[in-house]
Amino acid sequence: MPELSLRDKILDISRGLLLNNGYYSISMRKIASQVGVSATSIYLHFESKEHLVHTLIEEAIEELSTALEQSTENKTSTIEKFHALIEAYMDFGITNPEKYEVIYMVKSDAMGRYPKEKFRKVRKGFTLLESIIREGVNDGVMDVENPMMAAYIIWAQMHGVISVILNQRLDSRIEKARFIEESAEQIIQGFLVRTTII
Amino acid sequence: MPELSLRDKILDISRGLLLNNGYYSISMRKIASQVGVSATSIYLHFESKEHLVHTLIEEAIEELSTALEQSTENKTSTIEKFHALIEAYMDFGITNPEKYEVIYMVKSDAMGRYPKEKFRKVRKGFTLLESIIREGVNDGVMDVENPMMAAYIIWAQMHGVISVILNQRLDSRIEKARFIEESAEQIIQGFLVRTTII
Amino acid sequence: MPELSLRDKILDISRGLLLNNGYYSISMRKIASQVGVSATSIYLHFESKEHLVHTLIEEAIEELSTALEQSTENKTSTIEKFHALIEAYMDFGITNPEKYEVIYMVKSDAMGRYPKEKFRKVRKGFTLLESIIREGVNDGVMDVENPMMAAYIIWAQMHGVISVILNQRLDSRIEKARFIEESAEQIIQGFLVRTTII
Amino acid sequence: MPELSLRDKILDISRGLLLNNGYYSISMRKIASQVGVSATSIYLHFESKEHLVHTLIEEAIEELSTALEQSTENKTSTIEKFHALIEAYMDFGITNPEKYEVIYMVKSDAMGRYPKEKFRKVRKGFTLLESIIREGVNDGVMDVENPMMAAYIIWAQMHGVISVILNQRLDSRIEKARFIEESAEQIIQGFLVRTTII
DNA sequence: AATGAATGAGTCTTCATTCAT
DNA sequence: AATGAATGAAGACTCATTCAT
Repeated sequence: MPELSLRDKILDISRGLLLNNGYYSISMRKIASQVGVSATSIYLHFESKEHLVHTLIEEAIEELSTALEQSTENKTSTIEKFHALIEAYMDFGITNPEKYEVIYMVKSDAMGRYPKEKFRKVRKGFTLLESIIREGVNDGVMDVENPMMAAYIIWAQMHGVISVILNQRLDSRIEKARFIEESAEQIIQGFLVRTTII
Repeated sequence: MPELSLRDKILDISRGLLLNNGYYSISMRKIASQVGVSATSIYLHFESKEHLVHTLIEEAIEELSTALEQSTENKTSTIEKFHALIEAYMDFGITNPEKYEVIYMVKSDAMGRYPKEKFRKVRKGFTLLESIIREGVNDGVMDVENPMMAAYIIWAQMHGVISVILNQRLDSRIEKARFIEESAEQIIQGFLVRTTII
Repeated sequence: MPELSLRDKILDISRGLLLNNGYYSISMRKIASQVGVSATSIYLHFESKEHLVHTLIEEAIEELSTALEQSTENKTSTIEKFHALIEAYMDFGITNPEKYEVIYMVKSDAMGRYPKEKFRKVRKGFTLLESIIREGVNDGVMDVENPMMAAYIIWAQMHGVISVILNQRLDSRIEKARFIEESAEQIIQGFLVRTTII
Repeated sequence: MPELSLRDKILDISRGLLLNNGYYSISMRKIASQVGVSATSIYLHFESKEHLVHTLIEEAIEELSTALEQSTENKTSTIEKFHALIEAYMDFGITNPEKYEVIYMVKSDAMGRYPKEKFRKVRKGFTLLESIIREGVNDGVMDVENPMMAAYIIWAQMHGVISVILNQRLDSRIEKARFIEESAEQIIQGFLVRTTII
C-alpha cells in the first residue's frame, strides 16, 4: 500500500482547491490544514505558491499529453486514430476536471508567467491531431483544406463542450453522456468526407 | 461629450480587472486606485464587492441578450436568422471580451450565488437559437433530431471558439479573423441538410 | 399633535442605540438611517458625535434630577420624603433604562471627558437625600452616624438593584416587582431607628 | 522569574483596555501595539476577537468563583461564613477591577453570546450564598423569608457598592476603605436577627 | 523532515467628518 | 434645513513567507 508522499498529497489537495476560484482561491494555509501539516512544511517541497501551481500545471499537461499519445498507439486506420484522439481528449477533461482546468489556468496574471518552453508540451498533442488530419487528407477520408486550422477548430470545439459540462451549464433535461457522444460525433463528421450514397 | 459617471468608471475598471482571475482578482482598493478615487467612494455606488460584481454580470447578460435578439430582427429566412445569431454571439464574445467572460463567472463559489431569476435571461438567447432550429427543421433546411440538444452543442462549440481566442491560445500562424469565420462556417454546416449534387 | 423636532428624534434614537454597547455602539450613520435623514443632517444640530452624547447625558441628568426633586415636594414627614425619594430613584431607573444608563456612561475614556461642572447637577439629588437623612436624624427617626456616608451607601445599593434588573441578571424565578419592592424596603429599614416593641 | 507568556500579556492588556468601553473599546490593533507585537500575532493565540474576550470572561469567572469558595472553607459558624463570603466578593471587585467588570460584560450584544453553560459557574458562588442564608435561618441567626430573594438582594447591593467605587463616583471626602467596611456591615446587619437587649 | 512564532502587506468594510450645493 | 459625494483612518482578519529550533 504505497502511501502518498507529502509532496503528492499537497499537489492533490491544491488541485482540488484550485477548482473553485483560480489562483487566489488557494492559500498555503488552507492547503496545509487540509493536508494535515503546518504551512511551513509546504515550503520544504515547493519554494513558493507560484512554484506549487506551476508544478500542478506541468503535471497536468504531462498527463494529458501522455493520454493523447497513448490513445492512438494501437490504432491502425487514420479514422480510428482520429476517433481515438478525440475521445481521449474529451475523456480526460470529463474525468479529470481539476487537471483539465489547471491547464487552462496558465493565462492568469496573478502568478508569474508560466514559462513558455514548458507550455510547449501542450502543443505535442496538438501536433499529433494535426498530423492525423494530414494523414486523413492523404488517405482521402478527410475533407480539409488547412490541416492546422482544422486542428485548431476541432480543439476549440472540444474545449467548448468540456467547458460547458465542467461549468455545469448543461440543462438538466439533457443527459451528459449523450451530449458528449453527440458532440464528438458532430465534430468528427464535420471533417470527414461526405460519402453520399446515391 | 458626457463624462462617464463614477459609477460607470468603476464598472469599467472592475470589468477589466476581473478578466485576470475571477472574483478574487479584483479588490476594492485596486479598483479605487485605478479609478482615481478612495476605496470608500466605491461604497457610495455599490453596497459591497458582491453587489458590484453582480451588477457587472447583470449588465453583461443584458447586453448579450439584447445583441442576440436584435441580430435576427430584420432577417426573414430561417437560414439567415441562424447565420445572424451565430455571428452575433461570436461577435459579442470577440469584441467584448471582459463582458463575455464576466457572464461565465457566475458559477464562482467565491461570491454569493448570483440570483437565479436574473440568470434566466441568459437562457433567452438560448431559447431563441432553439426555436430557430425548430423552424429550420420544419422548413426542411436543417437536419437535426433533437433541437435542444443541437442548440447546446452549437452553443458549446461557439463558446470553445471564443475561449480559445480570448485566452490567446491561437497559434500565431493562424489569422484570427479567418479562424472565426471558418469555425462559424463549420458549426453552421454541421447542422444544415447536405444538399448533395449528384 | 406636536411633531418631535429632528433634534429630539436624533436624541431619542441615539439613546436607544446607545443602550447596547456604549459610546462605540452608535454611529452617526446608523442614527441618521434610523431617523430617516442623511448623516450630514445630524451635524446641523450637533457639532460632533461627542457633543451629541454629551447632550444625551446632560438631558438624562436633568430629568433624573427633576424627578427626584419633585418626588419630595408634597410630602410632609421626613419618613415620607425618604420613602418617596428612594421610590422615585428606583422608578426612574426601571422605567427609563436608556436614560439611566446614559448617566452612567460618563466615565468612558472614549469620548472627551464630560465637563465636570455639568456633572455636578447629579449631586443635587444626592444632596437632597443627604439632607433628608440629616432631618431624619434630628427627628430621631433615623439611626445614622454619618449622613453623607449613609447617603452614599443608599445610593450605591439602589444602583446595584437597578443594575441587576437592567442587565437582566435576575433569576427567572424571581418576580421583578417584588424584588424591587423588597430591595427598597430592605434599604430603607437599614437606616431607620429600630422601634422594638417589648 | 518566569516571563509572562505572550498569551498572558495579551490577556492582561486586553483586560485593561476593555475597562473603558466594553467590547468595542478594544481593537486587535490597539492590543497588539500595546503588547508590542504585530496584530497578526494575536491570532496565533486567539482565533478571533470574540474568542479572546470570551477567554477573558471565562478566566475572570473562574477566579471569582474560586475566591468565593475558598473564603468559606476554614470557617465554622454560619455567621463567619456569611461575613467571609461578602468580604471576599467585595474584595475581589475592589482589587481586580478589570476582572470584575469583565464578568459583567457578558451581556453585550456586540459579541456572540457567551456560552450559557460556561456562565453557569457564576451562579456557583451565588448558590453558595443562598445555602449559607438557609443555614443561617435554620440556626436562627438570620431573619429571612425567601433565601433566594435575599441572596439576590445582597448580591445586588454588593454590586452597587463595588460599582460606585470602580466608577470613581465616590465623593473625595469619603474614605474608600471605610465606605466599603460600612457598606458591608450595613448589608450584613440587614439580614441578621435583631438581638434586642431589653 | 517538520514546526511554532512572527510579521508586513493586503483583504472588505465602517467610521466621523467636511464641503459644495 | 438638508444632502450627496468624498475621504483618511481604523475596524477584524487572511495571506505568503521567513526564521530559529
